[in-house]
Amino acid sequence: NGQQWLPLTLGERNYSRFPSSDFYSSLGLEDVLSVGDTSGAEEDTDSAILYGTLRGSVVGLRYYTGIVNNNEMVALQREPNNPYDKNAVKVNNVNGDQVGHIKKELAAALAGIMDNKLALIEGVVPYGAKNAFTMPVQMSFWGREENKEAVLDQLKKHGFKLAPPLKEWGFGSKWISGRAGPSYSAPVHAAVQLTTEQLKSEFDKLFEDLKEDDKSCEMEGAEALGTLLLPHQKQALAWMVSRENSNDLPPFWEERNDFYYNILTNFAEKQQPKNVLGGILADDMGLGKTLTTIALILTNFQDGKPLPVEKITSDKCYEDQFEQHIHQDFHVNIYVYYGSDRSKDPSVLSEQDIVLTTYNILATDYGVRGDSPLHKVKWLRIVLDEGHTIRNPNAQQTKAALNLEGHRRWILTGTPIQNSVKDLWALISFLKLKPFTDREWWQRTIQRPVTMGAPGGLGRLQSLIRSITLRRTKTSKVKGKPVLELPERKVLIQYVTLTEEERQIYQSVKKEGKAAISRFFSEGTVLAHYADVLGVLLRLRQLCCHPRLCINTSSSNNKTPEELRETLVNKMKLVLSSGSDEECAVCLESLTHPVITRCAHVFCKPCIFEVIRSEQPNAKCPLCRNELRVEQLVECPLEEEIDSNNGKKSDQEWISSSKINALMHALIELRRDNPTAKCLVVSQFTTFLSLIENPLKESGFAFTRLDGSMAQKKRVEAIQCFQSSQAGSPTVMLLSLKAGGVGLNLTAASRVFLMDPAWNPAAEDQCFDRCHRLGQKHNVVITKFIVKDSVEENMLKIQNKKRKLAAGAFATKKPSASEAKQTKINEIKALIDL
DNA sequence: ACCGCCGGGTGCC
DNA sequence: ACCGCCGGGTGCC
Repeated sequence: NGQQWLPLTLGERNYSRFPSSDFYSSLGLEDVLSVGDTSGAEEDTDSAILYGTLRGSVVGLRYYTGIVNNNEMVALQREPNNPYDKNAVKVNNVNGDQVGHIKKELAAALAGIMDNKLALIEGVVPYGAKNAFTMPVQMSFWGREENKEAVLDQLKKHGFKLAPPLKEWGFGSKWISGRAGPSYSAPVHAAVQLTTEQLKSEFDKLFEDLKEDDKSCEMEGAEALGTLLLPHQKQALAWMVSRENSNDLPPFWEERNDFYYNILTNFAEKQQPKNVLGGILADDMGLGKTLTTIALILTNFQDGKPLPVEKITSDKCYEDQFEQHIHQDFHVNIYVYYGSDRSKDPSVLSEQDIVLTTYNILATDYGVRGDSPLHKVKWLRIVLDEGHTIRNPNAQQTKAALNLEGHRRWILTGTPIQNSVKDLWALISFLKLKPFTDREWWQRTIQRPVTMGAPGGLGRLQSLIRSITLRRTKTSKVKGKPVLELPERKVLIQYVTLTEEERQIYQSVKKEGKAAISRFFSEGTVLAHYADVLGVLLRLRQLCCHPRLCINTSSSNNKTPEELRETLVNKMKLVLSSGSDEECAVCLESLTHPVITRCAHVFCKPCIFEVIRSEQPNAKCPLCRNELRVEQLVECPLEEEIDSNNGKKSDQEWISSSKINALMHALIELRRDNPTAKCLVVSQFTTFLSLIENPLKESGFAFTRLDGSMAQKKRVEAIQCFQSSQAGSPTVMLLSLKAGGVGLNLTAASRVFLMDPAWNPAAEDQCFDRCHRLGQKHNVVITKFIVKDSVEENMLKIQNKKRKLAAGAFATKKPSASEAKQTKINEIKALIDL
């Protein structure tokens, strides 16, 4: 359509390259040994205390353009390469413009403190407005308790001494102008920290009482949408459109006699700061965020006008909207970008109305070389679907998303705050909301005041969130009526008893595994052998499903390099093909380009390279502290190979298993009672799904299949086919647990058979929500098959513990390394009955 | 006077 | 900078 600007939509959705398992992440391994901290720069600022304050001077003002108001916050930045003084410390204003330097005698004292990260030094300029050559700066020193002495010593060596903390000091702007002058009278304990419970309940209030305010207007979607919106979706649309077209000031800015003031930092500028022409749509899963966003794109495409296209056929389908529409005949240009095509002229992307891609493609494309076509286009609109996945600011994905260019920026997420205020920063930063894009200002103006319980801290956070976020839960009401009225959902546990023969195999493998694991325990090397432990547990889980799933992996003694390599590749395949979302323990995101270490731990290639680079020459595995060498890393073979290796070994005669029998019994009974009822048969093991195909055929079930290895076209076909209500359409879908991402809509199903429990209960819940969501007409019954007296039963127990933990764990501090380790060890013990 | 004092030149790191 | 510091000019009362 010759549009110059385009929306870009990002999401995990159905493109996830690697089907996955939650091994490490679900066991919480990422918390162990402080992994994920490769940069070393991610100071744990939440536990910082205020050492004291010091008055100093900023000099050289006349050489720089940056200006500062009274009581304005400034940033201190080391400048080790300054040709005149290696101790130089720059002073920048909130905008990042240099204001001057710290006077050299003081800089000499600060340099060591800053370089060794002994303390965070924050400045406020009490009288900044009219200074021509120098200005005073009040500095606060923050750091961990154990560094306090070192900092005081270092200062003393240079003849400086900290004054006791001033009340309100750390939060900057509260400093009253007028000649109050610092009062040194009242040393303050770092303000009282809120308890977890307090913090949680305060956060919950964030989204409460969204009264009938501006967020309750409704707006019809453009005709091209071809689908009617529900009332709450019309509200969301109206809100989104008004945000995109608004000329309001961003939160915390005021206009004061021809200047725009930021009331948190006291920064002022002549030019009106840009508001975010976007925000966070944080509705609960299943309320139709994606549909609403499509409506936004079509209705408010550019310059407040709809996209000039012909009507889109309506099929009342709330999910996979983008994908489904791709295959329909209408005139929105949608392009699915699969990445890696560097030669591609960005103009190919520019010619589209909508480009769809995934975080992994975005990150890989961006990470390898800086010339991804995605980053050469100025986008009209950027939408991050499942936007909470960018919460780790160090991850490639986050950086790649942040650096996309485009003014209207949206985040769609059902869980805007997963753990703590910290999570929010990545989101806010993506939105490019001034001045929070810079971590320091977020930290000083929002995060610290909140976590330290400063008066007004939560209020700030609330007004920030409210001004950029719309959130409704499933129980929210629109005009007195619940937003969603979902049919009932029941979860049944169906215990399965193994046959004598199956039990024998199970017990022998268990005995062997248990012996190995207890040896690891007595040697204290459980974590070093983590891959082996997981291997044992995996084999047991597989044996609960079907004896044939259990591939024999010989134990690893005295191998040739070739054999070793093969073993590693097999292990990695094991991990990657076991059906869920493996995460990299460094970036805590989905694996971008998996490689396996000699010690059999799997990471993103760029992540582990960075670890090795930064820890040279003696890099250690973040998970087990074994030696790491680049040349020993083994890359993952392509996904196709994984699957073909895994799936088609069925020359052998087919045999059933207790679990398959139980499933078939239930399916046949269900068909007898209700021949048109549709169901999902879910497993983490795609090989298991393949084995189930056999009896389905024999018993005359029409079925379809969806797993992570399928090409995009085939997936869409499978979904459409299953969702169809035509006579003869499949009544069973074989589904791999994590196939498809949260957007997947399988509301045709009203029964779910979960063949094997997942480590992470959230993964199961997400899977259930694929049919128990908007559009579901029937009550949903979920059956979990659990083998009696097995690792599966133990997994259930751990799941329950995790559920309880998750319910009360909001905003808790990460457990310490040793606590996490202990939890993990206990879990392993519980799983294998030790 | 190898001082003090004066007043002009000058100025971040 | 209406400062401090530098270094040249200068020198009883």
